Amino acid sequence: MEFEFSKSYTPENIEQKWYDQWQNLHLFDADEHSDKPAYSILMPPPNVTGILHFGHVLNITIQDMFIRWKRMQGYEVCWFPGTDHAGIATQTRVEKELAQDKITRYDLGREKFIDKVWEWREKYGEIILEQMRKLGVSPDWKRTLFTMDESASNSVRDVFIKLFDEGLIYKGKRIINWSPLSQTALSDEEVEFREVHEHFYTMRYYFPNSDKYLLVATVRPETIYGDVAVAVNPNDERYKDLIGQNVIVPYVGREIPIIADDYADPTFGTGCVKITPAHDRNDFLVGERHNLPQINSINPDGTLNVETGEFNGIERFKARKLIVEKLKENDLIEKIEDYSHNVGFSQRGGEAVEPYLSDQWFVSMKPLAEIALKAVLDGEVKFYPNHWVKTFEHWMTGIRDWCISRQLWWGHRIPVYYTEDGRFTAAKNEAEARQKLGLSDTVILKQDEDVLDTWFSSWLWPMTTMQWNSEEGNNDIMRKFLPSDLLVTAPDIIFFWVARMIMATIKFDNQIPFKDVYFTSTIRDGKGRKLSKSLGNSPDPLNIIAKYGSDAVRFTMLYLAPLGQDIKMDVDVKAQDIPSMEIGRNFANKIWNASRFLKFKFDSINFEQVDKSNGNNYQLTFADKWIQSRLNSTIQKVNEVLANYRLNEYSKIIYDFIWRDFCDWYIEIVKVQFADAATEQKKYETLQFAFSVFEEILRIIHPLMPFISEELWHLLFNPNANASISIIVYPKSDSDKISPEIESGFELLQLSVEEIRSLRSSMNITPSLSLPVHFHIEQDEFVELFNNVSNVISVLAKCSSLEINSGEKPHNSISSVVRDIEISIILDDNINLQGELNRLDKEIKRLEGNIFGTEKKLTNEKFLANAATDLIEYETEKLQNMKSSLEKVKLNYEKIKSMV
RNA sequence: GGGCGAGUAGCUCAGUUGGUCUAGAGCAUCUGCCUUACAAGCAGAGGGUCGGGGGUUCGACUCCCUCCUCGCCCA
Repeated sequence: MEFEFSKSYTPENIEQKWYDQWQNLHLFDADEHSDKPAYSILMPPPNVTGILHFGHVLNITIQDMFIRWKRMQGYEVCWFPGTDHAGIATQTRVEKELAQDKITRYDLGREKFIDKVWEWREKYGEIILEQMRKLGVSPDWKRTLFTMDESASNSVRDVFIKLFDEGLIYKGKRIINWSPLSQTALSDEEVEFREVHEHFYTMRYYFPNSDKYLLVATVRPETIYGDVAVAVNPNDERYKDLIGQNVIVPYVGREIPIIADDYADPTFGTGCVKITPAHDRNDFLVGERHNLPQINSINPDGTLNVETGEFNGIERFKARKLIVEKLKENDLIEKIEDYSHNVGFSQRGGEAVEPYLSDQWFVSMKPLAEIALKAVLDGEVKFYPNHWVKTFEHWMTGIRDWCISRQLWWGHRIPVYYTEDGRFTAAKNEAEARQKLGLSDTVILKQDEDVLDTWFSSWLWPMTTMQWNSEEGNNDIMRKFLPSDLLVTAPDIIFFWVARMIMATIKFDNQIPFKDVYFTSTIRDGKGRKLSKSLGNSPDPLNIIAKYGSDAVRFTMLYLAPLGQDIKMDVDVKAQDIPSMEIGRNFANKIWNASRFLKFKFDSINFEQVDKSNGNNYQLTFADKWIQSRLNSTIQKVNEVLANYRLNEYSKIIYDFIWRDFCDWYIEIVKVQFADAATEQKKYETLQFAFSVFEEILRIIHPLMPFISEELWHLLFNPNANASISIIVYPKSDSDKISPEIESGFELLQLSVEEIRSLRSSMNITPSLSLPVHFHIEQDEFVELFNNVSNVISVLAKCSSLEINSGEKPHNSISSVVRDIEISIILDDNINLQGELNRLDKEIKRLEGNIFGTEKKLTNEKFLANAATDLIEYETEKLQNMKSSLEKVKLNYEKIKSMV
């Protein structure tokens, strides 16, 4: 079969072809009834509104790598994909679309609006999963789950009912985080705190019928309409006598009491704090303690309400300015100072969150947190990097109840039914509710209007992806794949999601959801800023993939991603470029060309003179044994680092092995061996061995570089299109083939070649000129070694002749000593004597310095007493070596000096 | 204010229990090569004393203390 072997690797045509083929062959389908050991990963569900960003790229690459690695290792592998319904984001998206036709969701009504959202999601909801396919990922797509699917929705409902019945879900009037833009409650985790520079207003609260006043400071003067008291600390001598008296809220005119409460901090501001229970979490608690009224002065959309009279309908920040003006006009402001503090902003809408008093549903987190924390502290669930355990523990021990109700339409509607007289219960349907409440069929019930937080469905992901039915308990899928083996996710959703999945799975299925959690790096631009849509500093990954190839992107991401640290990459949004992707592209090209070399050489063989069946007599050369040893130590290391999640070491190990060992050294030597081969049969056998090494290389890289490895494997080894490298066995290390002796002998060969090249370069010898070289070697075993590889050295180091221990060293030569082996290059022309002297002088100084240091060590009795015997032996040998080398260099120096 | 992480060549980072490291790689720089797999390449070179200070040790980039700088999370 003839293949087009382009000069450089062109991924475009290859990637789609193989992806389609993998799909057609159903290579990624998992079987829960298989006898093979299971390995599974839950894909963190992206939003249906999402588009691929670099966080996904890294995340998905890592997951796919483990999935492919384990699949090749013979596990029954299942990667569960899906998307979540992203309540606020999706609803907002559809509302925006409707707004173009000047329609609001209220115009449509709840049911029709939800139909619209479903339409939207049918059309756009799987875009991100489509995009992921460009990365070559291998999940079991037929198991794709959407959090609003019927099975998942039933689980969400049942779990709510169960927790309600247990008393772990309750309804309460609380201060929650309100998003005026989306007009819904948010959980604490959906709020981001940022420092803002505002002002601190000190206002005068006059005593009735008096010109005396109390100074009270606030950053939110617009909330004065909600003031119901002023609190002072009971131990604050300044105000002790005033407790129980009334003051007048400035401009508002209402009389409110002065109360004593520890919440007032005497050292902060004036020591007096106004209490607005409907607009501040702490004030709310103060209000409860003192039985104060709760006056709400703000509308759900963030404007002030009727309570504020003339400011009714004015947006809160605008109202603040107007109210301050009024206060000033009436001389009610003592002073205004600059003030910086943290304000919460909605993660979705970006607007300042309003602490808002409303009826919401909460989950009691304490009992759930305890079991989840235990699982992590006991090491049942392991975190990589481990330091996240501390962050986790910190959050879990200080956890607050989770506000799960959202004033939205898109999502799982809260399964609570109310009677007209206000009784309620959670149930699957009205009939069940009636039964639970002991009502007759004729009683009219109303379902709660709110929906649940999206995370209330995501926390069931480990079970819902496996088609859990809470009534039936574990099914075959769960028995096979739960707990899953690995979760790969960004650390910023450790509380949102990771913690809650652990809680839910232990709570409802009595087991952990996953054994290992790998937290990925955050990806930043060259200035260290997080890549984000709002900053506009991220190129579209699809453009980058198109430009460099999927394998190159996958490789580069991993290569740049150290465990537990952020990735910094130079990005060019305008040109839609990330220049560092060249690392992966060049590497892919290197691999491509290595195989191109093998193929060309192979094609040059005259097969008429080859007996293909007679390949077992081939005697491995020194270099063959070396690459075999290197290959097996590489395989060993790769399997080890992957098992320990040292991912970027994996990329570095394969990079160094392929580029440095295989291409730079081994292929160059294969050229020599090939040229030296006496017969076509020998050529064939030489190459066969090189091919066998290369085939293992392809398997080693396949988890990270699926496309190029598949393509080359087919081009070189298996033309059957229905075969795939992705389901053949991953290399196992054969420790018998690892030989430290051969590797260190080869290192000597490398050092010698490099020394000759370096000497030539320092003499400005043109590369095309070959020169005679003499070696002077004292150790017999090295003499044998160098005799054996002299031809290789000759070619690699451009020696016109190479003699070992052949009498006197010629006069017109320059020399160098490597590990006590003296190498001389014989020059025709005059030598740059002064340059040579300088070089040798430098070498003498270096050796003397090292000898001094080592001698000091070896004459130190405490060192001899404490250091390992291996080390002492090593140092002693090194010292002898260096001393002997020094003598030789000194002799050379003297000789050159006498010539000057 | 509390917690976590980081500070090693111009840049991005390796350096696993202290000793084969008077420190490595890639990119960038400089020099020379279109050597029939690869110029997305090959060969060679320069460049850091490991944030500052102190301590433990025969020996510290590696352990301890302290200070400085930066990032993230929480309050």
